Amino acid sequence: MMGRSPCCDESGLKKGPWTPEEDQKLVAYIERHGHGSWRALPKLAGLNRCGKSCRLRWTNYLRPDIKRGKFSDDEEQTIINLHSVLGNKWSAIASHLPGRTDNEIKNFWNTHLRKKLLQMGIDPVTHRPRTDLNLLANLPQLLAAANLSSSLMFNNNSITGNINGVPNLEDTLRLLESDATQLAKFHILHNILQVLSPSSSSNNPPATQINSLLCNSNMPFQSQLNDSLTRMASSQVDVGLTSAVSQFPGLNPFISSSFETAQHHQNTSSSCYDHQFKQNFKHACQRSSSTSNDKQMGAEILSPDDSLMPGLVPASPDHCSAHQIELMSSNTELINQKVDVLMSSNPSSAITAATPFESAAANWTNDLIEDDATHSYWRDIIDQASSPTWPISS
DNA sequence: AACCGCGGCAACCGCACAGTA
DNA sequence: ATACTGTGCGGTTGCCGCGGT
Repeated sequence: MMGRSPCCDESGLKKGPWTPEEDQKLVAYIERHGHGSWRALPKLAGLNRCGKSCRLRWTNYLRPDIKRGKFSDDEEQTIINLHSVLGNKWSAIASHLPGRTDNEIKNFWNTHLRKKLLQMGIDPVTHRPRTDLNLLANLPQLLAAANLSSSLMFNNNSITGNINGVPNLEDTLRLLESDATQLAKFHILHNILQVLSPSSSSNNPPATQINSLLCNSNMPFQSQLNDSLTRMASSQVDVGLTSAVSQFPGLNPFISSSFETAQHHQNTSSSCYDHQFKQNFKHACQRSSSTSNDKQMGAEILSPDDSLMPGLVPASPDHCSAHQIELMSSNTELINQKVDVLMSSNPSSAITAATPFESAAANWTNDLIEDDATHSYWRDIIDQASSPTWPISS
């Protein structure tokens, strides 16, 4: 494209803050004639401004449908949800918040929400739990910060429910997200234990401890995950699950066990969709445990014996190696594709279609604090892990 | 009272892209 | 095909008010 001079380069045009008189002129003109050509507008309206400045002033401040004032909790949660899906697409986010401008949302994010997420131990760029040591240092604050919101995901009313009793794509994604919340908890727990571990030997006792914890029937989210898998097995839509499984190859033993339970609950179903679903699931489990790529990932990101856990996520992409970034991207690519399909077929569904792991990063602290049993469970884990005798003591 | 640092926010800058002559 | 315009967008800047010293 040919270069072109900035619209405000012309000498004599005013820049900077708008006066009430200028605002009045602009509003009066647009109310009478519409804005028409922004370039021609300033002259016609008697303003010594460039057209671009007039357009910005109108769209960001003077437009009559602008909603001013503090962002509500709902708006705040919606912004976080959408940002986890859309990133810094402020105009796209603004399109879901009537009366709010992209500029306003951008400022709100940069000055408030970003800091809030950081305080919660969530990376505002990746929406994943941070793994730096500050997370552990601030654990009490982290638990308190979980009161920030009751539910960061799927509180939007765009979830449309089932059709003829069959879960739709959005509901299925919601289930997937719920499970990913649990996975995120494992992830954080694993990270905590890794850091607290007195040794980093190849035997990696904390990981072994997690293995036994995951097999403990008293573990709070074991039953929840079983429930979710049961519901998913009854779904006629195989969406995202194979992606989820391939995203966390080390979870095979755990998920397979859950799936057996789910299968048991569903043994009366004979739908061909169920059959296909289960075939896909098992195939995904087999594939994810056998591909060389996953083994490579295990070698590079996971420590030798902790293949049960997904790879750790650095606090920010800035701190990743290029290869790690590539792996992280490829791990979420499949689910992102599902989200893209949803968004293109129904833009409003984007609100509910965050990638499971990303949204889980925001969700896990809430779940952590909401359920007393789970809360005390985690406190026990943390206390135990903080013990000087950990991991030897039971 | 004066100074300083900081946060919030409006406004600006420059690039990208679609449309049009 | 090319040159140009109009508009949208994300990143950045700089002003202003406020609180602390």
